[in-house]
Amino acid sequence: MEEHKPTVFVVDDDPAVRDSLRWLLASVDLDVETYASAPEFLDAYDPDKPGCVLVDVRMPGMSGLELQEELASRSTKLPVIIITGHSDVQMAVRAMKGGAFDFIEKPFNDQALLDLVQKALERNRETIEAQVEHEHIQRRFDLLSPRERQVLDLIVSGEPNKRIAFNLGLSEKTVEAHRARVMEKTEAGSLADLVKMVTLLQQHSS
Amino acid sequence: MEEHKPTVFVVDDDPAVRDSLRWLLASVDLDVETYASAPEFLDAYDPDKPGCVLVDVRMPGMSGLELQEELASRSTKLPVIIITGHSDVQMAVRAMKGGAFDFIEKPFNDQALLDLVQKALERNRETIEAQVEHEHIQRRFDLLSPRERQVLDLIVSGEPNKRIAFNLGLSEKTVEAHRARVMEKTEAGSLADLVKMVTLLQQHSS
DNA sequence: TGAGAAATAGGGGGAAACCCCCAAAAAGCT
DNA sequence: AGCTTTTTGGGGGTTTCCCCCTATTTCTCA
Repeated sequence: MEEHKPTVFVVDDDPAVRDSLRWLLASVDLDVETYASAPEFLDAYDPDKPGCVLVDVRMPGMSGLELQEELASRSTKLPVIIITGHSDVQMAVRAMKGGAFDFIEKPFNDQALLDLVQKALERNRETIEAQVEHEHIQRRFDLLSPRERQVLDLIVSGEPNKRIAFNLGLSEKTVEAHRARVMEKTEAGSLADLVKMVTLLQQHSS
Repeated sequence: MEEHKPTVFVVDDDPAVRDSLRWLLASVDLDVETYASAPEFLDAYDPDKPGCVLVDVRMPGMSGLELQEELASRSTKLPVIIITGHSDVQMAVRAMKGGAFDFIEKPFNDQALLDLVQKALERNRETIEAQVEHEHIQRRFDLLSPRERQVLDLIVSGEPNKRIAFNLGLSEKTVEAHRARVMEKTEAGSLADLVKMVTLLQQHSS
């Protein structure tokens, strides 16, 4: 069972900042979890939880940037808002290039931060929605046997059964059987469906 | 005929900066064009020319940010490198969100800038390559008549001719004729091909 | 070692798609 | 008005696909 209520994960080594952010976010009825360091958060985080991250760039040990890059490498779709105390253009650019959702300077306007968090949560909802659809399809394609995968590739590349059979050194009948099983396992209602699902999967695999 | 040699478009109101950048870029055998203001560049720029833009954020009239946003709205695929004299995180974030290729602070290391320019030009090459492929396909789909487009939509959504005919109030024979013309005009070698081309076009239309 | 799945292959038949031919009404464009 | 394109429809045949059934060999896993 997945959670539906999003959580704002606050990561900052300064207890005063954590408390103040917790209070601010809770004031608009948001769930908040605070962590004193990036590794502490990474340890506790369940990848299925929706939400967004609010993290300070400058922290002892792992910086906010490194946390953001670590989350990205784990293909976590959690939007990361990075907060900085001192103007550092280099860091801002690096963070944005690394896919950070935003990069804001202290002191920030409370309402502006809340708006930003809402946008991040909205983005996260959309991402998760797409992800769920993607996983449903992937799960069905995972059911395919190696041979069925080979046949699938040739089907999607537009080959007729006759040439698929020749290509794989099989009889047309066998290809027909594989093809039928591919359509059944992937729950494709038509060839067009099948091709669309495959291209969708290819998009997010690269 | 398209140009193959890329050009670096330098946009800066300071003649000394223009000259120094021109000299630097020319020293590695790059073509350079300089402009004293954003509108001046926009006026002179031919959208088919490959290259990248080097622009200062702070200029009288139109800023580097505005230039970058204007280029983006024209669906110009020219990578924009924005140069700033003073640290401004807000601007850096806005630029990166707006799709700037990079945002660097003065004074910059000459070699670092040259490397950056080369990366931007490489990105531009890739973008143009994809764009050209896309346009070739688009041009073929533009040949379709309204009726053929309707039939195409239903084909791609997986409907068999029988239901397409019923759906559009036509005989199966007519649908067959339209379908054949769709395959011919789009130069699709198979249904799989057709679906792939349509999904590719849909990707870049949204 | 035995059950089940995967891979192989066939028969037969029906549905769908694809291929050529044709033709005529309707709409658009000089 | 005359020409072109579009849209419409058909005849007839070939190819491909899809679905029912059976059957053997191989492989894996419990």
